[in-house]
Amino acid sequence: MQHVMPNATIRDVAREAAVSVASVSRALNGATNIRPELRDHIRAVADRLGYVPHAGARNLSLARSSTIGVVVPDLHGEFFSELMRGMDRQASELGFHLLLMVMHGEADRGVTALHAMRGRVDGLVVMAPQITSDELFAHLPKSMPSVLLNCAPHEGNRPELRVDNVAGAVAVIEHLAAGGCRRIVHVAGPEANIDAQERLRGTREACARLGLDLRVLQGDFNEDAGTRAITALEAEGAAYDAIFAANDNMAVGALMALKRAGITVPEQVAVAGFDNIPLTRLISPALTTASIDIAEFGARAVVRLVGLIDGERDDALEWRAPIVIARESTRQPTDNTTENPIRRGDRE
Amino acid sequence: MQHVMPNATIRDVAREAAVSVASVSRALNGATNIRPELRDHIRAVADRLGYVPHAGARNLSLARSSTIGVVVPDLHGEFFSELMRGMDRQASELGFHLLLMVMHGEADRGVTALHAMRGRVDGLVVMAPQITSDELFAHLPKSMPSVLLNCAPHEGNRPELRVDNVAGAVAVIEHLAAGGCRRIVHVAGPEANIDAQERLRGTREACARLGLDLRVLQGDFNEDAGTRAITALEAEGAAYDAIFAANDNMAVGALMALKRAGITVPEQVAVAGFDNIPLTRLISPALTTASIDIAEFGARAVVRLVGLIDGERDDALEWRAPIVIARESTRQPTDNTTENPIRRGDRE
DNA sequence: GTGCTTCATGTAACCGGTTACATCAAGAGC
DNA sequence: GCTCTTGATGTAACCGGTTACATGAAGCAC
Repeated sequence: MQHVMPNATIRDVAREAAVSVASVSRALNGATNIRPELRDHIRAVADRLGYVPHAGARNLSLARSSTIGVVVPDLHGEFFSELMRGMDRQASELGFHLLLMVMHGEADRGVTALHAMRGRVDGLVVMAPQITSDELFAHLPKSMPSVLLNCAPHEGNRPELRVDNVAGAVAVIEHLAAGGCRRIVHVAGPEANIDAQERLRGTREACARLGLDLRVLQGDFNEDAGTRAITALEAEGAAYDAIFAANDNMAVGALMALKRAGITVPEQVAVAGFDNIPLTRLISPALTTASIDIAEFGARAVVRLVGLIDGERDDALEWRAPIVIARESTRQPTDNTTENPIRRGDRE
Repeated sequence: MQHVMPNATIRDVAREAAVSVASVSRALNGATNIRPELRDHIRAVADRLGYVPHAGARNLSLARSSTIGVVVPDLHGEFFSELMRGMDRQASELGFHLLLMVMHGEADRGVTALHAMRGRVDGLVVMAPQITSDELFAHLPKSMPSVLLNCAPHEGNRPELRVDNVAGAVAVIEHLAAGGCRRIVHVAGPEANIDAQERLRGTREACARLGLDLRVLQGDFNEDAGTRAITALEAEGAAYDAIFAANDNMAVGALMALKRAGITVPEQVAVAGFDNIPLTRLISPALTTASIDIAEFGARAVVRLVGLIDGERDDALEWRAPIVIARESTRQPTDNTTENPIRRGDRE
C-alpha cells in the first residue's frame, strides 16, 4: 500500500491508478468524456496520494495564471489597505489571485517589476501617480491587459480609472453654498500636484457659477499650511465664512487655528477638506470632507481588467466622483438644495 | 528588419540571433561560459525584439518561483497594511514577490487557498488567528516551507512568530498603575479570538499581582464597543480611573465617549489601547497603546521563511513582546511611589 | 602527424500539466 | 457476416524556459 506522497505529480497518480495522465487530467477537471466509475477511482487515488495539482505547470500549459498583478507606488496607510481590500474581494469572486508589487518610488524598479510580471499574471492594475509614468508605459506591453489607476496624463488611450477631483471640489463648494456660505477661501495644494490643480479648478468653476466670492491661498498639503492660512486671514481682518482646504491635513490645521482664535465652527466659519482620512471622523468638530469609495474603486479596476483579459474591448477613461461626507464642521443645507453626488460627463 | 514582437520567446530570440536556445539562456542569465561578443549580440537581439522571459516557464523548470504566499484572515485596517509593508520590503530585498490570499473567515476557503498555492509559491506565511487551525495545518504539506504568524495553539512544532499578548497587557497595566490608576476597566475583544483571550489573561494576572480593582466588559474589537462601554459605565455611575481596551479601535471609541461625557483624559480617566495603529498618534489626546513593530514582525517572518526555503532547519517559536508607547491619554509614571491623589478622579 | 585538454556551442530531455489526435472496442445497421 | 459510428482511453506534442550531456574546434605537447 502506497503512502501519501507529498508532492505527487499527475504521472504518479496515473501510474498508481493504472491509467494515462490524460484520464487523470480529465477526471480531476470534470471533463464529461470519462466513465464515471473510472473518474471516481482516479479521484480516490488522487486523494489517497494527497495529490494537489502544480499551479505553475497548469498555468504554463493553459497560458493563463488566474492572477492579477497589482503595481502600487507604496503601501502606507489606509488608502492602500482599502484599495487592496476592494481588489481582493472582487478578484477572489472572479477566481483570480493577487500578486503584489510595490515600486518604492524608483521608476526603474517599476520597470523591473513590470518585467517580473511577465508569465506570472494575466493582467495588471497599475497605480503610478508620479509624473514619470511615460517610461513605465513604454515597458507595458500592449499585449498585457492593464488598467491604470489615477495615473498622470499620458499618451494614448488606455483603460483607466481616475478620481474626479474637479467634480469633488464642485460638490464641496455646492455643499458649502447650500449651507449659506458666500465668501470662500480655498487653501490650495502644491502647484505641481495634479490633484491639487484639479481641485483648485473645480473650486474656481463652482464659485464662478454660483456667484460666490473666492480667495485662494497657496498651501502645500501639510497641516501647517492650514494654520498659516487662518493666521494670515485674521491678521488682515479678512471677511470669509468658509474654508475649503485641498486636503484634510490642511483643513485640520485650519480647524485648530480657528478654534484657538475663538472663531466658532461651523457657525462663523465652515470648514471642509478632501480625502476622508480616518482622523476626520474623530476630531471635534468632525470634519466635512469629500472622497470616493476606495474599495469600490479597486473592485471596479479588477472587474474591468478581467473584462480585458476575457477579450473585451475597453479604452474608456472612467471617473469616480467623490461624494461629500457632511459632518459637523459645515452647516447642513437649509432648504431642499440638492446635495447629490455630481457625476460629470467626459471632460474633454 | 524584424519588428518588436510583443511576446517573443527564447526560441524567437535564438532564431533571430542564429544561435541555440541554450546560448540565449546563458547570455541572458550571466553565465560565464559564453563568448562576450556573442553574449552582447544576443542581448542586443533580445532587446530589439522586446524579449522578456516568461516567469512561469522559468519557475517550472527551476522548480522555484521566488514568490511567497501570504495567507491572511482579512484585510481590514492598518495592522495589515503595516504587516504587508514590512513583508514586502523584506521580500523584495531578498528577491521575492508576494502572492496575497485572503480567506474571509471561512476555513474551507483557507484550504482551497492553500491548494491554489501549490506550484505558485516557494513558501507560505500563514496568519490564522481565529479559526481552529488544525484543519488548516492538515492541508499544509510538510514539504511546503511555512511560517506561522500568531496562530492558535496547535499540534507539533512549526516555525512560528507570535505576539506576546500576555506580556503586552501586563506592561500596559503596569504603566497604568505607575501613573496612579487603581480601578481598571478592561474592554475585552471577541471571546473566540486568541489575541483577545491572552490580553485578558495578562490583564487579570497583572491586576491580581498589583492589587488593582479590575472589571471586564465584553467587546468585539470595533470602535462602537468602546463607546458602549463608557455609556454603560456612566449610566450606572461606576467608579473607575482607567480604561484598557483590548485594541485601539475600542480605545478610540471609549476616548470619544469620555470626551462627549465631559470626563477629562487622562486626569479623571486614563485610556490605553493595544496595537498602535497610526491613528493613535493623530487623535487628541494621543492614545497610549502597546504594540510590537508590526512591519518588523512581517519582515522577520519573511526572513525566516526564506531561510526555510534555502534549507535551513528552524522549528522555533519566537515571541515579540509589545512595548508600551506612552502618550497623552495616560499619566506618566511619577518618580517613585505615590501619585498626587487630588488629581485622581473619584468622580461620584 | 596523433592524442589530450579546454572551452564555446548545440541538442534534446525535462519541469508538470493540457489536449489534439490516434486507437480501439462495442454497438448499430445492413 | 461486414462496415460505420460513437465514445472511452492512451500517446505524444506542446507551453517556455533550464541544463546535462554531446559535439567539435582550437590549442598544446609530444
